[in-house]
Amino acid sequence: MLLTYDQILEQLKEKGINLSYQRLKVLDFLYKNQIHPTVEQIYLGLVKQIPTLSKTTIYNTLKILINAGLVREIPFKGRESCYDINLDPHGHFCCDSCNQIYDFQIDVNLIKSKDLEDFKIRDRDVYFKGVCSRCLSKI
Amino acid sequence: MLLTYDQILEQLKEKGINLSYQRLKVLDFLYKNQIHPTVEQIYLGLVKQIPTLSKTTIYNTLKILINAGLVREIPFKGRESCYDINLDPHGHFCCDSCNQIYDFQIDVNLIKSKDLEDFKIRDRDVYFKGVCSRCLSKI
DNA sequence: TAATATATTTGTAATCATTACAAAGTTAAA
DNA sequence: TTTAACTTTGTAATGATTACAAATATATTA
Repeated sequence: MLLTYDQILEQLKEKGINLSYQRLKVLDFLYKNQIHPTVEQIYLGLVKQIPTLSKTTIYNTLKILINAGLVREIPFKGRESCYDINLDPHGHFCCDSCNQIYDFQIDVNLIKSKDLEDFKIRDRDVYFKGVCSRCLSKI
Repeated sequence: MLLTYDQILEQLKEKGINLSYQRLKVLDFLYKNQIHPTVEQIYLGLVKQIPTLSKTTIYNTLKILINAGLVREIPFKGRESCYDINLDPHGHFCCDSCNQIYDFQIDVNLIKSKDLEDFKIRDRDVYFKGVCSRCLSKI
């Protein structure tokens, strides 16, 4: 379910979301830099091309993309939120040491609990913390 | 692994953590009100007994208890953090409508991913969002 | 017990990511 | 071309949390 760029554009069109130059560039950045960038990183990555760019625009664009269901926010506690255009169900791991966020494959839809039988579940987030293999091997 | 009150006190003693009157009252409140209270709720619940109580003290106490591994922070995005003295592995569900947080039974230790084989996992958090059964039935 | 050191609490101020807002700029429609 | 609708931008506000230092309480030592 990792959409191609064209599929993303198509979905936005379907939902009646206009893509201004700035919005297109933000989308582009997310698509080409699938490293869970922060608003700051997106800003720094684009401000050379768009010198007038404002962070408010990035926040605004991200909100639109999130509401359209095309981007997911990763709000690890104690750090800026990161943004993920990969909508495959998966978990996120944040390394205590290098602070990097890793995707890990897991089908969150398989997580069932009797306690939620009569609940309507909209979002399933799995956040792990610890030390990544790279940092472990450095010790 | 839901500790009794005495077991909690014992663990704190073992770890050399003093329990002042304020800290004891915060611990008490968490133990008696297992509703995932916020700092605000803890404050309002205790300020009548301890008129000089400061929120800083509550934050400070919670940090101590978290570091001692006796309390868990539940940082749902877009709302104050909640605090949970129930250390049984379980997930948390936040209702979009009534904003209440529900525990649900799930053994988070069973969530395995090949991608994390060489990672050291310290914390496993499962956060679901949606609408709870009570709010669904109100519609 | 008194004196001293240590720990804790408290209130205020600072922090910082995010949001609110309104003016300026852009694009589309009539 | 005029008007309306949308988008961007910069600044100011927000609000939970943290930093900090003075005040208070507790423990230790002589």
